[in-house]
Amino acid sequence: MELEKDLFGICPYTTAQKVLSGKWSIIILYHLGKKTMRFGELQRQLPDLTQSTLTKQLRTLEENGLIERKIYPQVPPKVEYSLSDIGIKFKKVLAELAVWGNEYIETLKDKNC
Amino acid sequence: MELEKDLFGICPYTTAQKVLSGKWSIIILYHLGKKTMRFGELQRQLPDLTQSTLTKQLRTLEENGLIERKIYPQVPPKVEYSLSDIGIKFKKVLAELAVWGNEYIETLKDKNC
DNA sequence: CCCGACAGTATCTATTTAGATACTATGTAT
DNA sequence: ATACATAGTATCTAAATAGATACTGTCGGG
Repeated sequence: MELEKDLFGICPYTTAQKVLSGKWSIIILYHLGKKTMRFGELQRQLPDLTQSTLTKQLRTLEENGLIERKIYPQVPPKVEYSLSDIGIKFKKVLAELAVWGNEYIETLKDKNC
Repeated sequence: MELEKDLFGICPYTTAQKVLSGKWSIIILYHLGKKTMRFGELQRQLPDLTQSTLTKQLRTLEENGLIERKIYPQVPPKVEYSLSDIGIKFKKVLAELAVWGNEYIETLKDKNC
């Protein structure tokens, strides 16, 4: 998950794979692509991961520059997550991924349902 | 990596994430998208993974229906790998991924080079 | 009779990633 | 004084993924 210098000038595919690896990155980006969300709201969209896992995934995405984290100095705390510029650009990939994902699901149905 | 039945009708994003997880899936699909290749040829394109790792990755992609494996009954053995129909459709995603990956690499350069 | 080419397999280990569970801080409302 | 809401952290364990290394089978050529 580390992005070292020797990555520069290197294959866009391997770069993308590194950034997207992990079990939740794509769906988190999808949700944040719809709108900026607070931590709790995002968690309610994703009931299958625990709080600590979600925190870790968000930190990784933030380290990789895909999302931004805005802390409001309040109590109880308020933290908003949103896509960064490069994260917003990723929405084009998400769109193709959605089309393809649905086609893929169709092929599964044909095979064994 | 298992694709169970309860996946049907489910989110295209999580489905896509499952299929793409792993360190090499995207780049393997990219290479096979250019042309059908034998095992050895593919391995020469990807000098950073060992033979056993490549075999495993290919098996997973095959199980998930993304690629096809054609065995020629010869000696020495000849096995050709190619994209399946749904694998060919994935090329649209790859195209967007390449655009985005390059943009991403640019943002990295801006930051710390 | 031995060697090399090709595409593997079989084990074992290491690394990476995810998850479970319990705990924290603080201002406001009761 | 106590409880609640929010967004965490800290540990520890489990599961998934990748990699290293050594071994296999068979035909043809030398």
